[in-house]
Amino acid sequence: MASDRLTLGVAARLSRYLQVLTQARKMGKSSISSQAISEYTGVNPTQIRRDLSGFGKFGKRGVGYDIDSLIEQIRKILRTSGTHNIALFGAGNLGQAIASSSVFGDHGFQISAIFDVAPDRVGQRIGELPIRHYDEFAGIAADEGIMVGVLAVPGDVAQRVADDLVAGGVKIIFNYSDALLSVPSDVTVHTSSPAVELLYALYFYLS
Amino acid sequence: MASDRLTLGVAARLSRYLQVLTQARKMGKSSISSQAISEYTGVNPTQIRRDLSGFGKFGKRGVGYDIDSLIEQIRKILRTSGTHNIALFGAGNLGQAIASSSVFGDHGFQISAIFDVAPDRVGQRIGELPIRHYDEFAGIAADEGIMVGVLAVPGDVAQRVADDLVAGGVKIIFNYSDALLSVPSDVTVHTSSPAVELLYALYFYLS
DNA sequence: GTACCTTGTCACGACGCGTTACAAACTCCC
DNA sequence: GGGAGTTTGTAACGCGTCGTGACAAGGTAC
Repeated sequence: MASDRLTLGVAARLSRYLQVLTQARKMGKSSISSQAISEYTGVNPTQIRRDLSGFGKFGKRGVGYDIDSLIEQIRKILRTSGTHNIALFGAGNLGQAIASSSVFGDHGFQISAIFDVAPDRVGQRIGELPIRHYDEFAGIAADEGIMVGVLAVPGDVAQRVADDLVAGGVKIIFNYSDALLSVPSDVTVHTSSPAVELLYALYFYLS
Repeated sequence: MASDRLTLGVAARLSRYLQVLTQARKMGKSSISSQAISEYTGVNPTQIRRDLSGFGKFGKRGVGYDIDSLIEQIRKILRTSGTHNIALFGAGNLGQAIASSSVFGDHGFQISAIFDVAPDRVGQRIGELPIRHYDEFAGIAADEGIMVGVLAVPGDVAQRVADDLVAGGVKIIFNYSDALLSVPSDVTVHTSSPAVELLYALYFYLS
């Protein structure tokens, strides 16, 4: 068994394939070729086949890959099959957009709780889920075993919330705020920054 | 003059540094060391210095880099100094969150127009900017020279909007929807997919 | 002035990735 | 049934990028 850690590059690409596959599935396709994946990801088709064939023979020659089963296989390889509970902090415009979209749900992340502090938001519902008061988090954290927290709060309180998440046992923080977060080394922070991705794209367009 | 194209890796890292620098500046810092940048980006400090020293001597030994001037330098290297106009499509929760935040503004992207189709949104304002009817875009596109379009629309209309953007001369599409977009090869699509980034982070946490 | 920090820079080595090439399996159409 | 066209699986080669270790030079702080 290859229980070795995947290379950074391989894991990144597999995740990328997963994104395209999930989108393709949503659009009703059932099969896809390495060539097609390449067009949407920019990754070399040979590289794609090499990445996949390292773990088994998932494709059919002359046809391509079955999307459903490939998604399942990749999630197995990434050891992220099944459902993961995540908690959402902040129920403003961004929080509501996240909670009512399916971006996380499509990939096995279930939002299990939403927190905010504004009195006019607490108690309301987004879909099925009630918005709870932030103070309740400390008491719940230990029980629910929430490993992932999504921060959709203003930048000036982000660090304080992050500290609370760390205290509550959260290991991965997805940061939508514009604050730099300091956390212990066993906690991972991923900061969303669309503008930087745009700069990157713009550079290559201008070249 | 090194008017050569930057390597993918270098451009990616420079963008990443820019993100951290911008955040650090917001938090009142004025100087930062390669060691500190490394902690926030995961990039090797030597690599960071090598990346930067390839374009000039921006730092002060014993001190670090001046944040303001380094931001300016990197933006020069990426040839993305100055302000770029972008158009936002969709003024739902997500669109409003984007328009009222400073994520794009901090990096020189100015939202110059917001479009939607819902009668109860068109005519309202987000900050200073009025929400215009989507039908107006076709007439404006040519004049304003909008190169970047941000899609915050439902997935089922994303492709149609993308087609209109392409027809209007947009070269870079930032896609927040969950649709796979087909565009001509001279147009770049960047799709946001936080869930996939989360899967990636989760994999390395579980290892 | 001395101890300490940080940049700038070089050399070496590992390895990841693009490229090319080709056999094998599968589909489609005649 | 057979042949043309597709697509996967896989091997070999070579370039390029990145991590590592090392160290001098410039700057700060006490």
